[in-house]
Amino acid sequence: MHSFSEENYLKAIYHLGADGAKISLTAIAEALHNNPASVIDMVKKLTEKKLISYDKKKGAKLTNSGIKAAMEIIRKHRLWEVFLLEKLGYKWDEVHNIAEQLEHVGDSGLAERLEKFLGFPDYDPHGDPIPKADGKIAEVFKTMLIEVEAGKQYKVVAVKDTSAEFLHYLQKLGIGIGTRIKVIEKIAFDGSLVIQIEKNTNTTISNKFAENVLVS
Amino acid sequence: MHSFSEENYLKAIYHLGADGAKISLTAIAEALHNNPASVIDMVKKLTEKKLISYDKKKGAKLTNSGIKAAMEIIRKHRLWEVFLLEKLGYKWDEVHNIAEQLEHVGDSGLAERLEKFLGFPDYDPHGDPIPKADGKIAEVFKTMLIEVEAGKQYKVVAVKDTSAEFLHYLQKLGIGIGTRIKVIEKIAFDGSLVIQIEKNTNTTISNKFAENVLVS
DNA sequence: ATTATATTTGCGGCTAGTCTAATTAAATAC
DNA sequence: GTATTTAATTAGACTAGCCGCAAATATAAT
Repeated sequence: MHSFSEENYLKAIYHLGADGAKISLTAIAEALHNNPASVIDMVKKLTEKKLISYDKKKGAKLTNSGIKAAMEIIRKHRLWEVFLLEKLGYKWDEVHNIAEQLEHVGDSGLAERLEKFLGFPDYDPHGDPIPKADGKIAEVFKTMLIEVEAGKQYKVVAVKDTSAEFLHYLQKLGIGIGTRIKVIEKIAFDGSLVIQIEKNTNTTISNKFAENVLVS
Repeated sequence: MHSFSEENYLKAIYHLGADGAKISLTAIAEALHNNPASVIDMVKKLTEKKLISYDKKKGAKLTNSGIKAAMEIIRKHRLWEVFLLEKLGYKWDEVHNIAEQLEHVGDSGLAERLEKFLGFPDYDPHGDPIPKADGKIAEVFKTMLIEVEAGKQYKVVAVKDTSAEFLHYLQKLGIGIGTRIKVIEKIAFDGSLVIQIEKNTNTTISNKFAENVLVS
């Protein structure tokens, strides 16, 4: 078993690597709200444990066993999120922080049982796919709302940011997983978008906001 | 919020104090499989936080806020045990270790929701009462099997030891919460008991075993 | 009362994980 | 190609939580 801290590093590295970019020490430090000097120690440790490889030029990269470990944590995290939302009645923006703690509890056996109890859900409440017991994770076709073409209607499939502030704002606007959104107009000046949510009146959103809403 | 370690100390002190005996540093050390020298540090810390009081002669004692904190942990522990057994299908002897980790997750809000989801259970799978949100805990009238008089029939209401070995053995003998037991004979020589479990043939159990089965 | 045993406590030291400050190396700008 | 900025790294220090040893203090036994 890996320590609480090790698991958080693995998870962070996994997420940072999602877009194929180089994973620098500073990127990891930022993701974990840590100091780069702290990160380097843990990177050394994880390298010794053969969970990641690290090269100053190429950055950090999960090894196969690192990926496997990260998947198990993410699997538990997302399953617990489903549990908290569906069974305990938590709101969308509340589940993340609690799942962050629950994800480190128990072993893969717990995930198996929880998954079965929840009826083998495929997605968590933020629209992210739940890795299966074998580590396989569904590829989701998704685009940032900022990048889609105007006029066509899309469906919200996930959100990028999972902060309470963002999720709260989404809720206020009436946007959730499955909500239909049409981009009416792109404002060239500052990149903001005028969008139509379901069949309601138009709303203007910032480009930062539009970068964190994923549609397909 | 208190640390993982602090919470374990509070829980241990609570349990040690159940029979009114003096709670010495060595007793705490033993309960937590720690060194007495480590215990004294934490005892100082908990005293500063006004969660316990400590006096060399009188031993350690939870303050009111210490009791409150301990209750919340025990409440979460026992609720999670019910969840693991009833919802995830874990066996009697498996729930304790996982609940030991889950008990430190989240806040009292989580306990409230979990309790509601589980239908406000009064007892955990080991027969121990689950503290309510206000910290009240049902007094259970229970006696060690070793102390009851022969000939009368009793019902198992709880177990003292929660080790996997003990629980496993219980299961093997067909003893669980609610099982009816009659003491047939007390062997003066070594304190073992001949008992009848439900309506089955007689079995002999050691006095150590009989000290850990609680009946009423 | 004196010895024997057990408990408490102080002290130094250890590991994991973090920090700040300073240094070195690499990337970018000019 | 040198200067400037940014990133990586080293060194030293800190906290939480634990340990072992040894001295001091209680408690129990004779």
